[in-house]
Amino acid sequence: MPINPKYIQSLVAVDCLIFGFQNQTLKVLLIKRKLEPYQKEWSLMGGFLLEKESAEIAAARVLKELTGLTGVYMEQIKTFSKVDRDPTERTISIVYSSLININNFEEQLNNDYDAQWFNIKEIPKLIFDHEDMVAEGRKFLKRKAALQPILFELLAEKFTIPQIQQLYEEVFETSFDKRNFSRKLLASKLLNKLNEKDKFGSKKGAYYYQLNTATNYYNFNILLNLAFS
Amino acid sequence: MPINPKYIQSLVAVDCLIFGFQNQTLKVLLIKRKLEPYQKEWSLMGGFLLEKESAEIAAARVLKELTGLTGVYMEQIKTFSKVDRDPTERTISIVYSSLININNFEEQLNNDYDAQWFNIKEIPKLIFDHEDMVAEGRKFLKRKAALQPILFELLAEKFTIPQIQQLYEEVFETSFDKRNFSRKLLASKLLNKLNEKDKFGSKKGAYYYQLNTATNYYNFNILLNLAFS
DNA sequence: TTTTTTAATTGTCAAATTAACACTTACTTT
DNA sequence: AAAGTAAGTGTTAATTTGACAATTAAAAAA
Repeated sequence: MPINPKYIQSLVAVDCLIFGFQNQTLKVLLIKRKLEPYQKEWSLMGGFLLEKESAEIAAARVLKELTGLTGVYMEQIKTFSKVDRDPTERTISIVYSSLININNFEEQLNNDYDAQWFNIKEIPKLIFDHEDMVAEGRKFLKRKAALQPILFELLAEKFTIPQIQQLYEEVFETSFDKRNFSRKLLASKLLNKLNEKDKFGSKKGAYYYQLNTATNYYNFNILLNLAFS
Repeated sequence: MPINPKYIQSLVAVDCLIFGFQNQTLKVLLIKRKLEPYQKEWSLMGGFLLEKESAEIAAARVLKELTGLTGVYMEQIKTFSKVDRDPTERTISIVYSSLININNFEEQLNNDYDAQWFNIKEIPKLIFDHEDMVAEGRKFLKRKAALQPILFELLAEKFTIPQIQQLYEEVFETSFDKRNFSRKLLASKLLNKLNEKDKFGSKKGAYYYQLNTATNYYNFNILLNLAFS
């Protein structure tokens, strides 16, 4: 089929919304542009599709370039296509979200980029429609986390119940009764208790748990009531 | 920013996944291509982005062209970008799903297209990756319908409880106890009972209900357990 | 008119889940 | 040895669920 000239040819970008969790805070990884236009402004890490790339592949490439990470959790969030979203060029952008464990991989951050973790509640002004992207990503996280155990991607392999609770409280922007929270979490049969304690958080120490990958999380449903609040 | 030639310029399409409900069956609207290549094969109704269109606008345009409808429920589902998904041309496609009331608008169908409603369980072979699109749309419908009262978009303004139940059973591919179903549905306070019966379905007749748009469906959560089964 | 037929409507109860609530424990620091 | 701190745990009432079947309204048939 010949290309009808009235149909646009567009650049296709992917932008990566990378979530992390550190110091009891949900964080997003942003980079500072080094080139004009919009030099020194913050944005999500992105890139354009190459000839033989699907968006999934491109997003994985961009993520790897910035963080060195491969094989991490990544999901398509939404595509942004407003005509003037990029004032310099007609571009549509497909946003992917990744959940990574900050602690393991912070060293691998590519220093070619001025990358920095921002608390989700202290996101600076971003270029284009990237703030909308962050907002969509947060909604996605709430919806998904209420019904599937994805937040564990943000934690180290060993984690404590209080840590998970803080993470959930960050994501859902609320607080939970710790007795009810741990009861519900443990009821999922998804966690294995280890015979080892984390002594960083308290004097008493909190037992470590591990995700039980054997269990299928068929009946994982934490906090449904909050998924769409 | 000058366009770096290694970055692709792609055609950007939208495809519309249009759901309807008739004769107790969930249906999808497909069209038969009139042009080569893939002449006479079935596909979703789609179109390319024009110069001054966002994907949302383009999808609304495509929907209107086929069905005559404007202002109907429409939501972005997913973007498809496999390199060879369209063998003739590099194209990415953003899929939107609409829920429409078949009965009201069937006459408005544009006959320039060979459009036909197919039972969701009897979808023919489709071009490109359109079968994947339908599959994604079904998943979306399950997830969303479990937590938000969107399925009413598929029904006429007045509807009966048995009708809604059949619709939910179609969407979730299962059956429900009618006592429990109506109890849960009515508990949402989302329905107003009318003083009028539908006599088509049975001798006794079933009372009509209307959606109570005033109520905010904060606590609508039918069938959670099935949302991800 | 009476009887039959068909689908709509409605209720109960036991079991499971939730939400609300506070004390004890383990360990470190003073 | 005492004080301090966060982890861990249990109970109860209220609500929600899931499983189950009899009654009702109207049309159709006898």
